[in-house]
Amino acid sequence: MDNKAIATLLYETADLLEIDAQDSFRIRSYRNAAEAINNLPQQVRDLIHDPKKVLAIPGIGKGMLANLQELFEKGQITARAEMLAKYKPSMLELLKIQGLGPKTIALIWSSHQIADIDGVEKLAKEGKIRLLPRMGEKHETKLLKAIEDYRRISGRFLIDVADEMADKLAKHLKKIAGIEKITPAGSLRRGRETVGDLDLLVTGKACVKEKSRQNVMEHILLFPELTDVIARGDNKISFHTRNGMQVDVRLLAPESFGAALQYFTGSKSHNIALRQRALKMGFTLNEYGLARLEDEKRVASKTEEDIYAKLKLDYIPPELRESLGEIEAAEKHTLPELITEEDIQGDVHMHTVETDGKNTIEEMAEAARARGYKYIAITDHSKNLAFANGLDDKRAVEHIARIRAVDKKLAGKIRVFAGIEVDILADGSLDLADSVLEQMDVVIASVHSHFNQESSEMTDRLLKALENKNTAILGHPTGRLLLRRDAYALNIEAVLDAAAKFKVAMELNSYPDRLDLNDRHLRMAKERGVKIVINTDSHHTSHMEKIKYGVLQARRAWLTKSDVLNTLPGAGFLKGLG
DNA sequence: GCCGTTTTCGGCCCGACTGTTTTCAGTCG
Repeated sequence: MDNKAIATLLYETADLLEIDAQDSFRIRSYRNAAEAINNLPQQVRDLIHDPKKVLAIPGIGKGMLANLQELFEKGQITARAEMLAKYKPSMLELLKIQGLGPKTIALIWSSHQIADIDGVEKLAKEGKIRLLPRMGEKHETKLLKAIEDYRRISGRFLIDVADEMADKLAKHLKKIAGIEKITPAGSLRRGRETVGDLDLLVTGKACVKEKSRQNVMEHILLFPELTDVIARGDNKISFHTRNGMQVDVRLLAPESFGAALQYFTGSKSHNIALRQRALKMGFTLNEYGLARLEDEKRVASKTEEDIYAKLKLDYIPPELRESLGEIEAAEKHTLPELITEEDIQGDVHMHTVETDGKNTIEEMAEAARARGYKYIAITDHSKNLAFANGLDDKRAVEHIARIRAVDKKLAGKIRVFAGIEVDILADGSLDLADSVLEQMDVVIASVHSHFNQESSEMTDRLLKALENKNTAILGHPTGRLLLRRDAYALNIEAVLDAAAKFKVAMELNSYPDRLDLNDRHLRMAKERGVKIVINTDSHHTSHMEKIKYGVLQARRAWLTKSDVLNTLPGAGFLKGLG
């Protein structure tokens, strides 16, 4: 049982305890423990035999330790088992219905012994929900719509989809006079790999007076992507867009913009920690500002920087706000100087028309130069990827010559390195001859087939590929496709250890459905001194801008410029590859 | 259930919006 599975069990236990109306602080402690385990670099199963180490995890005490021990010994947690005897597992899914919370689920269960979506839908259609205490006709209608929405909407979106929606909405809002700033908050601003709903904060003169706020609201209703309004208040409007995304727009007076930005950027656990710190220092923090407890006088609210400064903390970049040690580091002035997009000197994973790309070598080079890059590497596919028209030994050598010719032609403008994204075959051997790979500047080895191998087999396969002296970079190391396909089974620790040993860099593939390695794995790589290369895997010149999503993940992993090889100039980069 | 620079007991983050209410509970973020 891995950490993710344990965390899921604990989250579910918390949900069930909540339906059972148990002590809210006990419930919170289950969620805190789940989160702590989710973020743990080591596996709990490797620590469980040493209770001291488990107790050292913040948020895990004697009670939770006992739960974990029971889980590993008997395969269950008593609190959870008791709840499941009393209630139904299908209630966990009911909780995902918007507007349906633990109290209502408990109410429906106690009155009708119904606990699944189909059953609740039937009750609503029969007009039986409105008869329950505190319910009514509107509740019933909303519930039916929420069930319909839930079935239609998958829930999360790739970061670029959310980013582009935020851009569109910002452009729409900029047409109104008196709007000064439009800023995405929430998980998009923190750079989470996927986004649930979009939070947009809007400020300016138009957001101060009641009348003009209403005008802004009216204008939002004209947003072409908007399909239906979920809720509309004085300062906030929530709606769905055509692709099913929920968008929350908040109108804020300029003097509290910083506080609101801080608040709505989250994460929740970061904010809780920050508010606890505020209380200890004699302040109270909410979305309107930081105020003194004794006389409620506001001491900071205009900018996030003011708020962190008043709390005696260095400014914490949004990507770090996950309650993973950033507050302690900000207190001690030891926050890392995070890598930025400007630090990236070149992109060394991209494809051309020779295989499955859409542009030529020269077009890719020109687009890279326009971005200000000093170098790129052309890394087309190898023959195992037949559907992509992958290169065999002969074509690969010919392709090198073409790349060298373009490099020569563009001398002084940009360097074009000859590379390959060579397939790692099922047995760990590489898809092209060593004599061909030796001629390449940049050899990325990637898995594109046989994803279903056992963890041990996959790990051995990757270790063998890392051992090949020509392998410089392991491409999209876990093979996941966000919202579509999980990572293949592998022992990531063993792979990273081997990468450190053989001095092979790990790719951070910036393509929004990959973002592979992820933030946690990147941090593990950094701990082992494994270098990272941030690439886009572009198949079109327009894909190069996706590098920003890779940089966001790198920042979430606390990476600095020196952790990333392609922040070096061309010669230094090649030398760093080894 | 966790935790401790006042504490091993008694705290534990905060406000908006909705629908059903005549003062508030439930849900959400």
